[in-house]
Amino acid sequence: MPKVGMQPIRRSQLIAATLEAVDQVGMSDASIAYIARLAGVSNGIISHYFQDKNGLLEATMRHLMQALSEAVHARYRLLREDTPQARLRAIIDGNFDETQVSGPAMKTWLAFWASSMHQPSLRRLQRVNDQRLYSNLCGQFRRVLPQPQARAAARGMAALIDGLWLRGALSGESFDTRQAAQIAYDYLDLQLAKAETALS
Amino acid sequence: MPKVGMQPIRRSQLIAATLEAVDQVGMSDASIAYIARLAGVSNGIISHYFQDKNGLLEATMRHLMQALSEAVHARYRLLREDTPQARLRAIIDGNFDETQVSGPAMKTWLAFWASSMHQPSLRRLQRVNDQRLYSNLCGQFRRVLPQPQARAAARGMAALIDGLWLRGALSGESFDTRQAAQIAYDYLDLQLAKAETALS
Amino acid sequence: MPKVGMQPIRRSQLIAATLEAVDQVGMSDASIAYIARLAGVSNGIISHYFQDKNGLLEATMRHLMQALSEAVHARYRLLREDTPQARLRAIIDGNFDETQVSGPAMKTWLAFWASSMHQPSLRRLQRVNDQRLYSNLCGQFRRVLPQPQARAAARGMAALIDGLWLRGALSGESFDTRQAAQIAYDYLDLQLAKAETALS
Amino acid sequence: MPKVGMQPIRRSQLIAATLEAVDQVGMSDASIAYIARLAGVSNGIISHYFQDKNGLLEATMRHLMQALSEAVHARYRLLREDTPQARLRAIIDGNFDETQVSGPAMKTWLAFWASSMHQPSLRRLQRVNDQRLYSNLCGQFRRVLPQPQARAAARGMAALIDGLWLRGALSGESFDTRQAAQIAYDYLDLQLAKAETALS
DNA sequence: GATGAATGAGTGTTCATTCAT
DNA sequence: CATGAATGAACACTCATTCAT
Repeated sequence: MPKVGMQPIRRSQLIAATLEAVDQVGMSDASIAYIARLAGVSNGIISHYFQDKNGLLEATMRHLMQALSEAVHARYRLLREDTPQARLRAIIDGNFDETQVSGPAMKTWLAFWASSMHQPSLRRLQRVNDQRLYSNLCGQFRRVLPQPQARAAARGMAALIDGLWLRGALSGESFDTRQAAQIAYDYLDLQLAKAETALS
Repeated sequence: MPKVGMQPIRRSQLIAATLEAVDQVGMSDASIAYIARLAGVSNGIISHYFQDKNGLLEATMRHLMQALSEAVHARYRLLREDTPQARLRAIIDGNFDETQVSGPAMKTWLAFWASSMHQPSLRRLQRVNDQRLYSNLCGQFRRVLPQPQARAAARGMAALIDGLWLRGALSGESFDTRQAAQIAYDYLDLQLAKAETALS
Repeated sequence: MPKVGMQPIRRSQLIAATLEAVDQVGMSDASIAYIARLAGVSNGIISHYFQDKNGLLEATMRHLMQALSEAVHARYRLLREDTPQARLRAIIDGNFDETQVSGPAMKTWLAFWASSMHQPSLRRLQRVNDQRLYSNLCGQFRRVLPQPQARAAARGMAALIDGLWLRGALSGESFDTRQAAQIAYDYLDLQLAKAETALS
Repeated sequence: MPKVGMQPIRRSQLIAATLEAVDQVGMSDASIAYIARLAGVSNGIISHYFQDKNGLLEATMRHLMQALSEAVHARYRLLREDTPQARLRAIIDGNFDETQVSGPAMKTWLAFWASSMHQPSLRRLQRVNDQRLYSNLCGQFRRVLPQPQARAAARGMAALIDGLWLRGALSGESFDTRQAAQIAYDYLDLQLAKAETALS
C-alpha cells in the first residue's frame, strides 16, 4: 500500500516507536527489528526514511529537544508579566513538562547521554541542549544580578534542574513534579533574594 | 603459570580494564574480547572470575560505589570538628573526588544509569547509591533543621551534587571541581542560614 | 511528462548508466538504485524497460558486443583491398577499438566473463562473441592456409588478442593500443609467412 | 571440540571450501554461510581465522598464486638442461598446470580479476602475479634476444598464455592443455627463430 | 588456573522487486 | 509513463558463552 507524501507521517511514527522501544527494553535491546515491529512496518523502511539507525536515534533526540523547547515557550506565552522570576519559573516548569518526565522520555534521555560520550552527532545535540538551558537561565539572572553572580546562579540552577530530573528518573517511582519544582523555586528565591540584598 | 591467590588480583585487573574500555569506546562497544585484550588476558577468563559479562559490570559498578564511599569517609577522618557543615562539605567533596570525576568513571556511571533502567541487578545497586547520598545528607541536615526542611534540603543538595556532576560529565571539558564545589557550598550555606533563622 | 517513443532513449540511457556504474564501483556494488541515480531516473523504471536487473545486464553485454562488431565492420569498410592481411588487421584493430578498451568497457567485460560462468543467459552471449572472433579469424586464415594450420593460427590469434586485451585491462594503466596492435601484427605476419613457405 | 594448533588446518580447509563454492555458485553467491556449510564449520569461524570475508578471498588468491609458482618451479627442477627454450616451455606448462586449469581455479581466477578492478588488496596481488609472469619470460628471452625484442616477445608470450587460458576457461568445455601448449610452443619457436636470424 | 577454538543467534544494512498512485 | 513507498529475505559481521585441552 505505497502512498506519496508519507515521509512526515512515517518519521513521526518511527520516532514514537523508538521512544516506546527504549522505554520497554532499553536502548541496547531496541533493535531495528524491534522498533519496526512496534511501528508495524518492515525493517527496511527505517533505512528508507532515515539513513541508518543512527539517523533515527538522532531524529529522536531532536524530537525530545524540540518538545522541551516548546514546553518552555508554551509557558512563556502564558505569562502575564515579564519578570525574571516568572520567566525562570517557566523554564523550571518546562523542564519538568510531561513530555520530559514520562518514562519513555526519561529512559531515552539517559541512554542518549551515555551514547553521546562516544557518538559525535549525539554529543553535538546534547551540548546544544545543555547550553540552551544555561543561556536561558543566565539571561534572566543577568537582569537582576551582576555578571559573575548571574553565571554562578545559572550554573547552580541548571545543575539543580538536571539533578532533580535525574534523581527523579532514577528513582523508579513516577516523577513527583510538584516536589521537584518546589525545590527549584526555593533555590530560585534564595538567589533572587541575594539580588535584593545586593541592590539595597 | 597458574598461581595461587590470583583471584583478587585478576578481579581488580579486569575491573580496571572494563573502566578503561568504557572510557575508550563506550559500554556498547566494550565487548568481552576488547576488555580481555586491554587486560592482556584471554577471553575465557572473564567467565572464570565473574559468572558472565553482567557479573563483571556489576562488580565494576560496586567498585565505583565503594570508591565513592571511601572518598567521603577519608574526608570524614580528616575533620577536626564534627559540625553538620563540615560533614556536609566532606560529602560534597567526596562526590567530586578524582575517582568519581575521571573520564572512565564518568562515562561508566552514565552507562550504568542508562543500563540500570532495564537491568534489575544494576538498578538495585544504583538505588542503594542514591539512597546512601540522600541519607547521609539528610542525617546531617536533621541535626540543625526540622524533619521536613531537612528532607527538602537533602533532596535539593543531592540533586545539586548529581546535577553538577552530570553537567560536568556531559560538558566534554575536564571537570572543574573547585567551581562545582563552590556552588554546592553556597547552597549549603543558604540552607544552614535558614536553620539559624528558624532557631532564633 | 510521459512521452511516446521513449523506449530506445531510455534503454540507451540506462545501459550507459550501467557501464558508468560498473566503472565506478564494480558490478557487485552497481545496484539498481545506484544505476538509476546515475541515469537520473527512479528505481522502478528499470523493471519497466527491462524485465529485471538481469535483463539490463544482458542488454548491456549485447551493447558491448554490437559495438565490437561495428568497430570491426567500420574498419572493413575503409579497406582499399580485400587481402587476408588487411582483413585480419582490421579485426585486430577493431578489438582494440576505443569502445572496447575504455575503462567502463574493460571492467564490464571482465565482470561479465566472471558472471557468465554461472549465468546461462550471459554465457550464451559470451560464447557467441568468442565464436565470432574465432570464425572471423579462421575465415581469413583459411584463404591462405590449409584447414588445420588455419585453425591453429586462428586459435593463436584469438588468444593473443584476448590476452593482450586482458593484460591491458588488468595493468591499471591506460591501454597502449599501438603496442598491443604491433604485437598482434607481428604474430600475424609470422603466420602469414608460414603460408608463403607452405605454398612455395 | 576445540583444539589447539588448528589454525593452518582450518585455513586450508576454508580456502578449499571457498574454491569449491565459487566453482559451484560463483563468487557473488559464495556467501560466508555457503562456504562455511561446505567446510562443515560455523559461520563465525571465518572471522576467527581471517579478519573478514575479504581476508579469506585474499588468502584464496594467494593460494592460487602460490600453486602457480610451485607448478613452474616443479618443472624447473625436472629440466636436464638450462636453455631458454626449456625454461620457457616450463613456464608455459606451469601456467597450464592442473591446479590452474581446474574448474574451481579458473572460475576463481576470473572472479578475482573482475573484483581486483575495485578492490585494492586484490589488485595488488593480481599485479604481482602479472608482473611475475612477464619478468620470468623476459629474463629467459633476454638470454637470446636484445632488450627491446626480448620485451616484445615476453609481452606477446604472456598475452598468448593468458589468452589461451582465458579462452579455455570461457569455452565451457574442459581445458585442452595439449592444444594450448602446442600453440604457445609454436609462438615460442617463432620468437627463438628470430634470435638465430639476428645472431647470424 | 588459563587458553583460544568454536558456536550460532542476533545485529544493522542492503537490495531487487512489486505496485498503488 | 513514471514515481517512490514498501517489503522481506539475504548479507557480512559481532558477540557472549562454552568447553576440551
